[in-house]
Amino acid sequence: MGKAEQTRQYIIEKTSLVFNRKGYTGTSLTDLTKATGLTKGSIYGNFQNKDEVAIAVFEYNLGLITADIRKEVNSRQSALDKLLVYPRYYRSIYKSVMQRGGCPILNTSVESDDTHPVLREKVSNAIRSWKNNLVNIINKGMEQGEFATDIDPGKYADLIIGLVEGGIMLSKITGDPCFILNAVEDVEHKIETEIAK
Amino acid sequence: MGKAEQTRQYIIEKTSLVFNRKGYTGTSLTDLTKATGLTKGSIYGNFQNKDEVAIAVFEYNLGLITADIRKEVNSRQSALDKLLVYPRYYRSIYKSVMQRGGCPILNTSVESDDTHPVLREKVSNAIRSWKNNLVNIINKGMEQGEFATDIDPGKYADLIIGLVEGGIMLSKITGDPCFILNAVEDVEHKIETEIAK
DNA sequence: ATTAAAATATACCGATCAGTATATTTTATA
DNA sequence: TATAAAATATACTGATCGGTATATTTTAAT
Repeated sequence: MGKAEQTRQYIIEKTSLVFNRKGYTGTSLTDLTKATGLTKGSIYGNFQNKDEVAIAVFEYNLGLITADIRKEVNSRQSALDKLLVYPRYYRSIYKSVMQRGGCPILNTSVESDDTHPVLREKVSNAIRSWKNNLVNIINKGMEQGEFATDIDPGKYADLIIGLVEGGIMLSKITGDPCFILNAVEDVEHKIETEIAK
Repeated sequence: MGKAEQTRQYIIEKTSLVFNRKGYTGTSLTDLTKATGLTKGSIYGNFQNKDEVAIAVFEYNLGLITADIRKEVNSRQSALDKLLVYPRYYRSIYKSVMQRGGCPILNTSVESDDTHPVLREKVSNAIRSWKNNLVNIINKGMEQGEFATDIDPGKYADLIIGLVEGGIMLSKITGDPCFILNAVEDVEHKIETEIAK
């Protein structure tokens, strides 16, 4: 990694928190210089514009979560254990997610859906990918005889993602963990009593 | 209603859409003049600052939904029918919610949670009030012998709200109704098979 | 119809916005 | 160590930001 690529990565990491907290529109170039200790010129030497930083930061923030989950999922053998990674992962990290400004998928989604086509597409793809991962695990579990075969994998994928994101949003704004905790509990319950047979 | 109060209401109504779509930070005074056809001076003759417009608009957008729901709930007798209003209402209006920029609770929550204490408190109160309404209906249903008595009303209130909000967010960003439709279906299923006995 | 008051418009303010041209410093190579 | 190149900093641009002082218009009461 050359110096330029190093600085680029440094800017992404140092500004990822403020972008996730204040949003794309709410984060100014001055915020970026304060978060990095660098000057405007230096930031624009490594990125074409603020948009490019925001997009790179979203991908970084997204990657932090997905890399963790993928690792956990890959370390399990059974489809049941792979599926249970999701509620358990979010139960274990929701506090740090809150401190970092909430789920980047949720935050970027709400901000960009009517205003920023590029980010909207990236968020949409991230959700599609998340859903695909869940559907694939459920399908595998059905093939392997672990799961009931009369269920709709896509439906359960939608519910798992929705419960997690809804729970994060509600607990973040109210400061009350009950929403995310009840959400992940319901996800676990669904997996164990409706999906697994 | 005097002329001033009339204009104030006119400004709120005409700017409610752009605020819900572009957010508080993303909406400029110029946006407000364009949406109303009024000038800056006129807007500032009716509001102290942009903040005051944003807060009034949030309360307006929130009121549009809550008034509808309250009316529907009040028109039903049984606790079961009152509870079923929520999934059915959101199934019937999700398209227009999307066109109007999504759920104002969700949008305002995500934007304000780390940046705008006044709006954060208002959103938090709206969610608390929503939860209270659900809990009260469930408690009433338990007292009246309509519902199972070994359930946790707060837990189900959390799940209902989380499923609705999560579903709206996912369907809004992806453009795919499946998320909100599966969410409200699950809410209905929960009410009919876990809450009602 | 006159007039006082209220509402709205005009024209401006300083501050901050994203972005850039250029100067300086740092880095890597010879 | 000298030098070219790359990275960073300085200093600035025009545009837009939220907000305001004041002029004009509209409204309502006499």
